[in-house]
Amino acid sequence: MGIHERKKREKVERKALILRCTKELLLEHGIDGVSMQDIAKKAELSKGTLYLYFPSKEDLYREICEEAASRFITYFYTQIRPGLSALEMIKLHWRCYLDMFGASYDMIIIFSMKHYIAPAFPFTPFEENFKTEGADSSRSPYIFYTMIRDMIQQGIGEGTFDPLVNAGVVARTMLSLFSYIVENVAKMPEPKRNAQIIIKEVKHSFEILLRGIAQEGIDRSLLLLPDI
Amino acid sequence: MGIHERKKREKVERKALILRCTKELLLEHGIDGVSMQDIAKKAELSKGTLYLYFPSKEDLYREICEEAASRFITYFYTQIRPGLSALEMIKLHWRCYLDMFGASYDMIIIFSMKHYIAPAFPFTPFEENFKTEGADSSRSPYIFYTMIRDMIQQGIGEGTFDPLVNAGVVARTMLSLFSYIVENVAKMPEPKRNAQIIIKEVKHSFEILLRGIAQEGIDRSLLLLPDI
Amino acid sequence: MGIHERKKREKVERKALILRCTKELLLEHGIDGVSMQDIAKKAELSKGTLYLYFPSKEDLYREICEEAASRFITYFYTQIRPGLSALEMIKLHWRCYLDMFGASYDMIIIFSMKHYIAPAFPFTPFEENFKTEGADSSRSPYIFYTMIRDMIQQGIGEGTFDPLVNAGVVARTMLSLFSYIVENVAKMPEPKRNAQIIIKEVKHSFEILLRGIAQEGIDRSLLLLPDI
Amino acid sequence: MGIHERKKREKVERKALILRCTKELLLEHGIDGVSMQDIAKKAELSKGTLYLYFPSKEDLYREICEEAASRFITYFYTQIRPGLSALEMIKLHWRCYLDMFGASYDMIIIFSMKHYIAPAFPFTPFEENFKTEGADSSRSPYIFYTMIRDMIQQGIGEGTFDPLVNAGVVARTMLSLFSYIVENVAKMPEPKRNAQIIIKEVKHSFEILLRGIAQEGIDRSLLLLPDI
DNA sequence: AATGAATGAGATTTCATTCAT
DNA sequence: GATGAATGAAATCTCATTCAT
Repeated sequence: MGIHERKKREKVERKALILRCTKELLLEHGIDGVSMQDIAKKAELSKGTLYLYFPSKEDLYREICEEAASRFITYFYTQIRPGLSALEMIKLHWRCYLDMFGASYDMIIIFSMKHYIAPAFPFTPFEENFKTEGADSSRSPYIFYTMIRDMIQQGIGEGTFDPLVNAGVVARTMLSLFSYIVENVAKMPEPKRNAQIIIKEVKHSFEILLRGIAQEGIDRSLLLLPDI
Repeated sequence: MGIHERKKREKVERKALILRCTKELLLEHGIDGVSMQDIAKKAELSKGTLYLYFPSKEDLYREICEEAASRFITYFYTQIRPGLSALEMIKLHWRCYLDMFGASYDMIIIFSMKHYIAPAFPFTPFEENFKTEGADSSRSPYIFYTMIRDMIQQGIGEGTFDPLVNAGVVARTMLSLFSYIVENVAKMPEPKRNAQIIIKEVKHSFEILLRGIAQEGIDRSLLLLPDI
Repeated sequence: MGIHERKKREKVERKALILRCTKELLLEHGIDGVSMQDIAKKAELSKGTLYLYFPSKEDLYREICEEAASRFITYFYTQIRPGLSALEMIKLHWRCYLDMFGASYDMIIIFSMKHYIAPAFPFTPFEENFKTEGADSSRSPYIFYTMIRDMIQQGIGEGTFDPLVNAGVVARTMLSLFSYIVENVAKMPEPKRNAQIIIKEVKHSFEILLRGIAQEGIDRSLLLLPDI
Repeated sequence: MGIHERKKREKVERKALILRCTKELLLEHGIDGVSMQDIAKKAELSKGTLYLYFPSKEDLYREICEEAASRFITYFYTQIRPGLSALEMIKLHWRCYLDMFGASYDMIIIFSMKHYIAPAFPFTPFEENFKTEGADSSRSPYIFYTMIRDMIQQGIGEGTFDPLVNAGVVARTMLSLFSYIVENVAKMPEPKRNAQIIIKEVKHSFEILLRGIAQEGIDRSLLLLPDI
């Protein structure tokens, strides 16, 4: 029935509207500067309506994270071609970051709110914890984490990375570093945020990490990340 | 005058009590989960009394940071001996972290509240910003930053570190990484925190960074940090 | 749409309820003796609800003043007939005071809170000040003032009042006197207030003022104000 | 005994110190802007000590009024010479105001705080009330009031003032007017207070009052008050 | 006599959440 | 399904007054 379809579609659209408005407000005012009232106003809805779509503020925030993260992951997977080396995949990963970081501030959102949602991450160094903690292994943070960890592991296998490094530690280090930087960015007053500088800084940091885990004797010029 | 002395001492003790209780609550509930009421209750004082010792909540928090940070800095400076190489100083620095991290959770506090106090740090990549931003160059975060940056710079001069790396970026990377980890630790529910694991993880991360900035050809075993 | 109408009406009524309760409390306890809690309690609402209707206590108070003052001004303007002499207008003005003073204690409210809102009045003896001070010339105190001043000025033109008197000073004197009296009344414990006596006293004072500014030779019996 | 004398003298001096400091603070910050803490600090005493000299803040304030008022009254009585006409006495009274208003801001204090202490004054139009109300007839407000009332009454007897006016009403009118003006002055931020303008305004108002109560046919130039 | 640390009630304001319509 | 009025708990901070020393 058409009417049923339309209702369903409207519901999805309205949910997307709320998410979109919330993200904009979060970017503008930071995580502690946004109230349900603000969101309702921006979305031109009533506060009550928000609760029809999200059981609580926390859930609304969580969903923003999930949605943004899964969009990134999807994007990354569409870019992957079989037969890529670990190094190539890492560079591709970085390129995807750049694309999405340029296209939207979603990355900032994801990471700046992670604390809110999964405060203990990444310091549950044993993968098993994720599950026992009630953290769903299909949840984005875990996917991010395993994605990176597996690339590092692959690189070790290919002889690019030092077999003495622990892929889990490296993945957590990269995520920590990245998280921290975007969090700080998210907290900067908007006019000060300068994507160029931020990206350059992160790139520099990541290159240091790559050199730090590279097998001795690898040509260092191979470890440079692509520019924007 | 015994009586005067005692009063003075009691005042100092009471201030210390408030600081101690606040730190414990911060560690337990995180920076947004502690109210003046909570602090008063824990210290078995009235809310009004807190305001006798600290003009505002912000000042109370600031004092906790300053005090803990300056304690670390002082400690570090007492350990320095003239003629140490950059690498030796970095290892010493790490050893001091370990000492204080083992002795108390102050390090966690310092960094978990840094945001509260210097939110834009470390993403003001040019040192000049610190001053123009109204950030006092004598304030602890700046001292931490310059301390590390100068050690890296010295290491470049000594041929230990790659002259192509930017000492400022490295210092910011190390602080970011460390900040992030302790922030996350601070947010963990207390029973889960496991100092052993945390330290091992940070150590591993830092060693990766050190390898990443080392001059090619340096003996990698020299870049290992001391264990606890 | 009945339902929409009713909601709207209820909202207006609730706002009126809050204003009414606040006025009663102000009359009972004076401007410094009323808290938002008191108002909420009297209106049988929660504190939070008050803030749905008024953004701050100050705004609530301001609205009370504006509303009462503009009611008086409107009333006065409906009573004016073209061609009235200055003396007739002054008597009409007085009659309007009596009407409203008998009908409610609003007049008391207006003046007893004037300080809160325009503290420097009437001691900015030059009209220009009103504007430079940020005082909106459309705000009630200014309208009150100019209304009286212009009547006096008209009376000078008509030969009723002494051309040597400064209409501005006279207007300020009358307002000062009236203000002071109602302020004092507002501060009296309620059972003591005796409208009859107050009005008689003010009337007497105003008649003295009128005689004081009358042109010499005017028949003094013309300067008597109407009784209640 | 000398020691007893000294103690007594010190006590009086300390009390005077507290009163002096309080007055200065009141003039600077207004009646709602001064706390016991402020007073203690300014007097370089402890808060507890204030309570040794005054049972409550209210009493401290009351005493300031009494003291200032009685100083004025004393001064006025020293200036009176026998045989003065009512008009001469009124002019002398005004001159005394000018003297004290120039010499100190005590007048402001007296009147700006009167409300605090004797809120019903002057609207207890029957003299008897003063006594029945528990208001001590020797208390300054009453003396001020009777002083003026008696001068007016004398003037009526001398044929200067209109026998139809009620001396009590006139006295209350004058006090009301004066009170109101100084109250407003007291509330002005200090830099704006301009004694010259204030005095000119009050003088103008009082002259209107004098003309308003003068017997018809009196030479109006006799009713002008002396300039500063 | 003097201190000043401590109190505790009370002020204004915010905001996530609920629920009758 | 949508509304938005209402709630009530909680936050920070102030200040007159008390009382052990």
